[in-house]
Amino acid sequence: MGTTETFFERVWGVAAKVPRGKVTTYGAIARALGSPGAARTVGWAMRAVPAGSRLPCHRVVNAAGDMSPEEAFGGRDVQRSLLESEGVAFDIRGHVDMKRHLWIPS
DNA sequence: GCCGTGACGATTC
DNA sequence: CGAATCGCCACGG
Repeated sequence: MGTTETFFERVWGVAAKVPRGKVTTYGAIARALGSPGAARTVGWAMRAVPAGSRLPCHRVVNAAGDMSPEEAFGGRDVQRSLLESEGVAFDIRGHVDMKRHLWIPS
């Protein structure tokens, strides 16, 4: 009965909980789901998110605080602008300041 | 039930 | 810092 959800759907469930002004990583989500090595699969789940979804996928970055490829959102600059407007700071290299904004799902 | 795939992660040069 | 390499795991065919 309700256990039909795939790993993807669980990923989306966690991604939806990321608070405004914070970011999380693919690995952190994978760990929260009990599969620390499934970071790549998490990335796959994000890729499967339909454009225009309410899911704040722009708050999910990789461990380096880097952004998604141009294909997503409409470009990294767009993702960066979205995060900046939420109060997320970036370092000189254009990566998210993980020290201040990394959020780990409980 | 094997095979290819990939918005990752950590390490190494 | 940038590029390359290996490992890891869920999904679709």
